[in-house]
Amino acid sequence: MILPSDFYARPTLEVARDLLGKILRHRGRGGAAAGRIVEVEAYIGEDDPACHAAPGLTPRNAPLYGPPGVAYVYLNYGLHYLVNAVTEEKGSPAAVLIRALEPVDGLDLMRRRRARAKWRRGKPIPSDHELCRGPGNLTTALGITLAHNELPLTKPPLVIEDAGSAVEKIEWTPRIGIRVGTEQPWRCTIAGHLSVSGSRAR
DNA sequence: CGTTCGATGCACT
DNA sequence: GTGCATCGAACGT
Repeated sequence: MILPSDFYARPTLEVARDLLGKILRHRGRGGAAAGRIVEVEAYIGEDDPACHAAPGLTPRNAPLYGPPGVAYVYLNYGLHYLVNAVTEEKGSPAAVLIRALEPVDGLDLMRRRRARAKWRRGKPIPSDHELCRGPGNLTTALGITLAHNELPLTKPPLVIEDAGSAVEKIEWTPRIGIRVGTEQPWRCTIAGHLSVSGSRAR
């Protein structure tokens, strides 16, 4: 079942927690690929210094101010696309960054896309649990680009589904990869999952 | 183990 | 011109 837009029209920390265990699915050229969400981060409002809404409304961050249940995709470091789900009501800028997935469908397609990525051409193909480990890696594996910015997550080609998957143990920690706003424990993970990013044994 | 750093595009000041 | 919500290799302990 595809999550309705109501799901996203709630406090961002609740949406973040409830997104764990859900399925992010993309049907595009070359086929379908999907993964189970195991790591997310919340970015909440203009008062959150790490949120893209911190400078106020700009053309780039406009999707954050729009209706909930929409994808906010942007290019980071000139290399990686990052995908967020917009939350809360229209006019209240907040979103959940999807940071890692456990691959579920389309593993071959994911391997091909990861191998094709220009910054790692000629490198070994990642193992299964590394295919969607990290926010830049998962968009590469699913084929998500700037073209998906502002698309509703409630209808194909890009959707989030409830597969009835139970989540083992949820853990809240500070957000990573940012230089401000690290005091908030707004990173939510399935504790110990192999596909969660950050330092850990491979 | 840990830290550093290059590749790369674009929004923003 | 500066600074990123990154990745992964290359180095130092």
